Amino acid sequence: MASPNALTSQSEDFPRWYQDVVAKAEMADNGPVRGTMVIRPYGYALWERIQAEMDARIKLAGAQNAYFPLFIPQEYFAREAEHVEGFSPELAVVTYAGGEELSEPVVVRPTSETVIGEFMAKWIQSHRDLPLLLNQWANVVRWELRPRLFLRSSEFLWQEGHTAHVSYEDAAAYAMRIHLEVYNDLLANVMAVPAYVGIKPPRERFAGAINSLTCEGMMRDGKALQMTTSHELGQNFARAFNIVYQNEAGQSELCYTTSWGASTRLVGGLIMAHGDDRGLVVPPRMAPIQAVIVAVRDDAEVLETCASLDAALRAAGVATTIDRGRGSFGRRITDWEIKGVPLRVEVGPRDLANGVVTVVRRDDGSKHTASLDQLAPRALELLEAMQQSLFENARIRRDAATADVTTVDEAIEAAQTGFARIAWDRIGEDGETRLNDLAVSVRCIQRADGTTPTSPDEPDLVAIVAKAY
RNA sequence: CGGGAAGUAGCGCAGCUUGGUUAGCGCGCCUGGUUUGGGACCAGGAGGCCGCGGGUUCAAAUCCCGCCUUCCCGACCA
Repeated sequence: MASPNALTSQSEDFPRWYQDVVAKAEMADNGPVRGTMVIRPYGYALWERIQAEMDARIKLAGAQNAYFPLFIPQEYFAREAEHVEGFSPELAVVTYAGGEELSEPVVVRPTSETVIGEFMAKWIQSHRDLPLLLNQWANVVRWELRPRLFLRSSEFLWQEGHTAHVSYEDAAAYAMRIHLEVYNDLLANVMAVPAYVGIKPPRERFAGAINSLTCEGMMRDGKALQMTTSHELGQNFARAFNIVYQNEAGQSELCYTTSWGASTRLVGGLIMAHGDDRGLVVPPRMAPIQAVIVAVRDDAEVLETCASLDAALRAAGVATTIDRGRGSFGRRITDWEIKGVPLRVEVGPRDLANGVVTVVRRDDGSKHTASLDQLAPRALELLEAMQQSLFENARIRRDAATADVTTVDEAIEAAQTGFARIAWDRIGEDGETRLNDLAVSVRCIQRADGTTPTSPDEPDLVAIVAKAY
């Protein structure tokens, strides 16, 4: 009775499994130019859910959306030394346009600190103009040598926030607020990803930042994925772009700026954080389709019941779709499982004879019976239970795959299958180099209680060490 | 960008070593019928610049050169 596998199993070949899921769940295709990505409707719907949840949180944090140009004068990048050094290897530069060689080449934005800095300088005059809290939804280009759908593409979609503040403390507090209230909240409560939160070790910082905050998720193969980053830029960009304000005493002062971003990589993280051998598993709060109503047979009475159940679920706020009974039952539900739809409501003659339907949870395969008039409340319960359970199980997996160790060698050993937690001061520059030589890195540094420190120099910090995507 | 592997129908592959009819197979797709509670079956059918460009040859999917793309492993990154 066992059906042939639709997908390569995770244990057999995890990268292959990932590609199979992306293709068979109809999420994305490779574009014609190396490293580019075509996002298909189902993949884009997942991104739109992330956007909607993220945008609401960003606005709650007080930032406003704006839009800056795709093309940036190359000269802007030269103004901040570390920034230009960090980004030049992956820049796409337009040198020829309008039928002729350009006198000054323009860069296709890999990130927008520079243009936005230029305009912040123009818009900010007084301390009364601060803080200036901006965000933009945009595409960016970073020429990638080793692309992978969603995880690393030469063009990707993201949001990038850019803010300016009167003081270091204000800027640092805002970066922390975004890190926790926007990013980690979205990861935990919507995407059901229990991230390790913390700061990047100095060598992993964003080019031009004085401190980078990160949320690191654990994928089901035990590797880490940096899911979001928030940067304290100090006065580096304010100095390069002359972002100054007059304080209450009438003196000119440099602003402190921040930037923070999250990209379509999150869709890849979602796939790898929850997916199983049957395909994607989408947390209910993330799901473009939360319940699929499957007509076991293509027959009038069944279809009529499907339509009324669909109406009832929609009225209760559940996103639904109906699978009319064409094609074999097994094939149809396999396809819905690959797409990770949280609930499957099976409607067949046997159910109708008893006045019930069968509801199946995607995450654990458990089957439940609901009477026809109680489906909506039952579905809401099951969706909520699944949401909680996905987070809880991911947390258990993460904790089980995180080893407490005391030496760099043990950390390297643990990183072969999962994460290692080790005192930050036990690593040192040489230790970090040894890790890096073996494709292992310090993913983040946190306090002993798991909270995010303000600097890598705080005492008694611990490092989370792993291999990463 | 360095090392390895591979590009033949939408997907997965055979054919290439030893050049020679009309380039095959499975899945998927289309039509009709029977089906439908875990990837259904029968019959009929459509679909190919054999990755691209050049070369060798009477003749190239097959041999040679260049390029592009994909996958794996490294260095870089959201």
